[in-house]
Amino acid sequence: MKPTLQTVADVVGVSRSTVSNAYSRPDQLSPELRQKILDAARELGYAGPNATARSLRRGRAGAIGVLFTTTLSYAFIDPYAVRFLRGLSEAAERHDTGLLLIPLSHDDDETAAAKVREAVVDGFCVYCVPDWHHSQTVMKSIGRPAVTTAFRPDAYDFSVGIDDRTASRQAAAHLLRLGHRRLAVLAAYDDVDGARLGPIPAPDIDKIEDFEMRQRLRGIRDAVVDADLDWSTVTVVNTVTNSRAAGHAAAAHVLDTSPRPTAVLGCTDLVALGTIDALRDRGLRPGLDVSVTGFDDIPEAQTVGLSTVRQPAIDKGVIAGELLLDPPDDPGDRHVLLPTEFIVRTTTGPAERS
Amino acid sequence: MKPTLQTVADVVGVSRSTVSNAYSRPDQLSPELRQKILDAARELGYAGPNATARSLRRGRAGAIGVLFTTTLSYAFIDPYAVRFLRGLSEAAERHDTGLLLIPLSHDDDETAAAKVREAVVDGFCVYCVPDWHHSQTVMKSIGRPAVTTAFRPDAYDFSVGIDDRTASRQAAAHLLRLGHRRLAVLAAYDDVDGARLGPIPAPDIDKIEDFEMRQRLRGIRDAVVDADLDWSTVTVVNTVTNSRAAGHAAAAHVLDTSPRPTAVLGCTDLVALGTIDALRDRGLRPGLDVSVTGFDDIPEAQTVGLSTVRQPAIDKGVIAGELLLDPPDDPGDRHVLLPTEFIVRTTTGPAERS
DNA sequence: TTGAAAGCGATACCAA
DNA sequence: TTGGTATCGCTTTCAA
Repeated sequence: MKPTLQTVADVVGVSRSTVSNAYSRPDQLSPELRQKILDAARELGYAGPNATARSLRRGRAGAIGVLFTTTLSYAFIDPYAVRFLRGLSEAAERHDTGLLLIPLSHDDDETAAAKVREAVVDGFCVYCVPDWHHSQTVMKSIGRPAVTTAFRPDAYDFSVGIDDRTASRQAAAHLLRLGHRRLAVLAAYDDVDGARLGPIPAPDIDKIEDFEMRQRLRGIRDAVVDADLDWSTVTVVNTVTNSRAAGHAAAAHVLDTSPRPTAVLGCTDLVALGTIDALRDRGLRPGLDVSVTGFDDIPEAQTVGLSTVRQPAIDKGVIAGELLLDPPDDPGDRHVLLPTEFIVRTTTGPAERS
Repeated sequence: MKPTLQTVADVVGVSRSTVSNAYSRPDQLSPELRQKILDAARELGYAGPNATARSLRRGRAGAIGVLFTTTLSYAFIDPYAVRFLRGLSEAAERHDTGLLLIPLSHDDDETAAAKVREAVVDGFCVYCVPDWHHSQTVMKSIGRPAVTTAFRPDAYDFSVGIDDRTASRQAAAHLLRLGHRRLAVLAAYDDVDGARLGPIPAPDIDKIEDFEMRQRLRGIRDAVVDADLDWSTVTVVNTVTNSRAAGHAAAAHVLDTSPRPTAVLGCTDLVALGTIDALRDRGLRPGLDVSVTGFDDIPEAQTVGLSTVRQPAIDKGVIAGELLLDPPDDPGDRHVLLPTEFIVRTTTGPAERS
């Protein structure tokens, strides 16, 4: 029989409340009594209040659930994701809260729903989950607060994001200004129908279900249209997976078509880095023979000299956490738009040279 | 007022048990009644049983706590850690269990203890926590099962690990067989006293509190002694942080001493890769001018051609999870020793050339 | 197939 | 400062 608060109370000859206070509110009883209780507890093998029971009574789980549809590996292999989580965990830590990872990869609706419903958490952070995902319906019905990592006042209680569309428009405009006219785009998303690697018909980008990817592609299109270039001349390829290797493969495909594009826009830094790998394979020099841009500004981008859109990943995490754990009074503050900046480094150059 | 099981029961005119069954044991009531209950619940905005209450009643939290003393970033920036966690999450998923991250970095004893005590979990996975850490005392007193990621029948209920000592001995023996006599070792550990970057006096390695690092260094010493080399001629430097950058810095220090070592043993792949970065800075060729070995065999090691000790990271995670969630009946199976293999690639070569 | 009653283990309020 | 009591929301025998 495992010892409980009651056990200790009986042994010491005090009430449960007093034992409880000994643990949770030391100032509510004399140090001597407290010590006596703690000693007795130790002797009985009582390890302190049961966490679950305390959660129930207090109405606080002490954790926030992080929902994502990628596998655990993918979630953490992306340096951008890691930085975001770092920010999130910083905020969580400040509020004595843990992070419960809830991977929803390859789950059917039932399973996903169960995972969300059975999560002992005070709120959710929707990290990488499309709107249509069944988990979202369930999550919303649970009535716990949820924050998502894109600017989505339309669909979530709280949200923090950047203006993906404008940011990627800037990247594209930069290349167009340099005179590039043969552009290729590498997107990375995984839709409900199982998007495949390969060219995406130009008009289809509006149907992409991944909010961020859709916006980034639209931004590129905006710039292309601004520059009086025909959007259908732009090759858009989906790498499906957001990884350097997937970017490498997709870029290989794109670079071997003729005429070769003079610039490749990566929708994430990882696929842009993969593109640079593919260039190197072919003896092509980034920024001279072919220009490359990325998105995120992960640490490796700096090492490589990748021209890219910088977004504040850690801040995004911190803010997501704070929104959830210390909600602002003013409803107007519940959705945060963070600034981005296009960083010109060495992987972009004039088109003449290409 | 949030709706509860009772609310729904009252509205439908049945008892709480029946509503509970509607959710948790559909076979216990007629489909019609179940549907009626579910409909009423939806209408009332009742989202299904409260997870915490259910946990309390069932005596199952549905999560395992992952304890580590590094920061969240470091925990996930190491590809080895990511692979381990991938395995762990695979096992967890099989048992409908989540992963609660519990970072114990820069916490005082009180805080660490509180985090452990308040974690709503069914068991703990001690990922990167030294024996002396206060959290361990608390954890053990809680009475929930714990698994650690080293072969430690002496100190934990369950454990899974490799023979670090023998494995690193093999790496060192390989170099010695190639004729290397001026060796440097890069360790990466963070002791209670705050180990600093810099040379470690030779006899001190037995005092290192990080179990794995201690064993790896001992293994190297074993090989050195076997080869009739004086252990005190070997320079051991601690990078403190296990990262490529820290390895880079420490290696720079080591490579700029004269006479320069002809071989550098990295105690992890990350610091070994950092060493290769440092070699490149100096125009030195790995495997020709200076030999380098690593430990872990992370994916990047293969790309770079690093000679290293391969250990089954994912399997380690899977087994850790299974030990916790589906404990073997036979006590003899509670501690698992996994095989390792020394992989010779291109970063090691004969000493003559150095 | 359904319901009544007894907890799971703790906390919080209020009274002493 | 300490104790009594109600309650957090659900599951689970057991009986009807």
